[in-house]
Amino acid sequence: MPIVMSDKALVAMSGGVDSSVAAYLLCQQGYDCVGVTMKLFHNEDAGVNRAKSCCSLDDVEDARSVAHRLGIPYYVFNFTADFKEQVMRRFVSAYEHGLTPNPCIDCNRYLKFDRLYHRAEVLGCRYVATGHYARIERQDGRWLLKKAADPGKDQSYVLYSLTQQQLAHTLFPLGGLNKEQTRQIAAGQGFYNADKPDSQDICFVPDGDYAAFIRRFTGRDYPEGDFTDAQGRVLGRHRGIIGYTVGQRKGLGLAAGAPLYVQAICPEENRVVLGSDADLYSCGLEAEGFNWIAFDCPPAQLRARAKVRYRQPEQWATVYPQADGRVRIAFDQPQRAITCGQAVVLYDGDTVLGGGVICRTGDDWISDRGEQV
RNA sequence: UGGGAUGUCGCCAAGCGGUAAGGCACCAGACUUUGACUCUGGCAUUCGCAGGUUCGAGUCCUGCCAUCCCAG
Repeated sequence: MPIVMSDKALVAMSGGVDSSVAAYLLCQQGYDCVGVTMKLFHNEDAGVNRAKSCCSLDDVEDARSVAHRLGIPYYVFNFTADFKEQVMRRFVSAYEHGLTPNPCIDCNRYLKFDRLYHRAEVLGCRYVATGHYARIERQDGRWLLKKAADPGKDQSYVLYSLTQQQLAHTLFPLGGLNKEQTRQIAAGQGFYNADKPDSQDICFVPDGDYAAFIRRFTGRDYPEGDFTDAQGRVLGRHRGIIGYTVGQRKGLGLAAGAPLYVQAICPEENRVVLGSDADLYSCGLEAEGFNWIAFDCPPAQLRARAKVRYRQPEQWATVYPQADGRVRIAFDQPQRAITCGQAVVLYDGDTVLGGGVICRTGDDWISDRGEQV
């Protein structure tokens, strides 16, 4: 697509290498860039100071420094209220309901590609750009979301919620690069965040203790309860339902002959069901809030490859879109620990077909034709 | 109180005179822009206690203690 000099892009700059290089590349390509850092939370709220988190004060300074170097305007937007409502609260609520959320996806959906979009419009920017590793292509009048060139860094999974409208106004300058190239560009430009370690963990829970975060956030007490097996026999005591997720092994504190894993979480009974690794596998799932990117109206049935968590090789499955907008998926091979609250994203080769949130798992309810039995 | 059995890491558990396996749990690190999973490393100078036999004892002997089972 030809680049018009007047094209103005709002670049979300976290202070890390990726978004810094993204900003640099867009400047090189002739975009009229505006650098922006979203202030998403107060470090005190996260209970830990900066270190590895994004959006800390230090990170703001890093971003500001890069923007200054590029000679582009730079602003900090205070999105703490929205982040608290749209990301933190959803995160907490999910755990309270026995689900396992992916806050990065919510942050993309509600903050970067919604809240930030509106700000971009106000500032007269045609595009919002981020340092995500993914690609956007136009094909037959449709915007397609595709995997990054670097399969090891591909982030298309966390972007499945993007609509045609959003894709039309989004730029991912790093989509064709691998991480090494990004760092080299950063080093070549003298960005001193060139060697900054990749971010990891949940940004607002930098110490990894998300259960402690939830307790702090809500001020609630999450009472102890029973660990049971699938038959309901009591195996021990759990320390509050929010501390567990399906498939989890560590932290149960129970010594059986073989390792035990969380099988299911029953919030209404304040019970956590445990089982063996083999008990974790199933073929079916149902997803809600599905967003189709590759087509307006999906076919009645399709074959695709699907991911059930961020870092998972895609798995072949048959997909059955439902009349109510939900989508049922039957995998060819049993998948380990399909978890409610996590996202399932469908691929056709490098193209993201769409994705949604898993709301039901197990394979005893789904027939060969995707019908409920 | 008789009869029997057992006491080895937080839990389970090898060991049958030659210088403490393993599993689970736990801890640390790696991996990872979600939670998990996974991987790597660590984890009993000591075998209920006290004596004794022996070149050498968790392993044999004696006593004590504790627990469990069966009797009545």
